[in-house]
Amino acid sequence: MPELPEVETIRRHLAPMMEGRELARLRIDDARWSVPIAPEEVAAAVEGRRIERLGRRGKYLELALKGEVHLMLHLRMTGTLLYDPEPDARYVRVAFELSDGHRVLFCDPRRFGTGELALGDEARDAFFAARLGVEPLGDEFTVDHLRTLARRSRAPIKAFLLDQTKIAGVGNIYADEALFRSRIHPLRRTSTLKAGQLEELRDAVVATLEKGIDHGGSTIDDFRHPDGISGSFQNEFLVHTRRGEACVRCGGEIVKFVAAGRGTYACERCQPRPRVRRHA
DNA sequence: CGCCCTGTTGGGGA
DNA sequence: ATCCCCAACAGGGC
Repeated sequence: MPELPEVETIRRHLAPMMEGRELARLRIDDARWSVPIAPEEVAAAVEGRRIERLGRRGKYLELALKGEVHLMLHLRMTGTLLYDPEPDARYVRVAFELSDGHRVLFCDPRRFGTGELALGDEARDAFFAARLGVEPLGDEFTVDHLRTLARRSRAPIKAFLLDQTKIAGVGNIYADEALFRSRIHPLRRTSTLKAGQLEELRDAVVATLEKGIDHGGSTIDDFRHPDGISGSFQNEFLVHTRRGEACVRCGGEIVKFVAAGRGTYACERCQPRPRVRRHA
């Protein structure tokens, strides 16, 4: 279930176990794992290097190695990182063997996860710059910034929130939650939102992501079992996956529809549907 | 048992 | 700029 809060939770948990160690060996069992560069090349570039930092940018994890060698990992839908899991762990795609004898396994049933190499800080910055916009939990995510972005977007607000080149890290679930909190319908045209609504939306995005991180940090205690992370936030969602249930705010019925090509949940009493429909 | 649909993501082509 | 489809697999409904 990796969205930004889950990725951040994983990062916080693994950083103390990985930073300062040497990446003794990298075993890639999935030829498709690293798309632009051959797996052997990736392994050759990282093996034997000290892990200086495990960072995060949007939904990417960044393994910063000595000598400005960077490995950017993306867990996509079903990927996860397990620390010293049981020997029967399934769907192991990549194994990071550390100099202290411990192992971190990248497990991913659907094989959507990716790993990419960047040689030099500049190459890493370029990689992120091409894909990611403002960091939602950083100081730059201001109402002014959001207003500037929103002014020139004719897309539905849900598509806007999911566009990683605008805001980095908001996924399908948190987009629904943030829109519900700010009482904005997912199909509202972004450029028509009022200043006050954008302000509420900004605060809602930050609040939902932070809540997810807080909740993850306090409930996840098993990083050896693939189920250690799943289900933790499920009961905290106010709208997502709650089709047919009563809105916690007004008692109206939560409905499901498609927006931005994704399953979308909303209370159309709290979040009034725009009159003019877009997209056929 | 099998078929069909859905899905936490993002890239590429139309 | 935007939309649709796809990657590969599990799980649920029928």
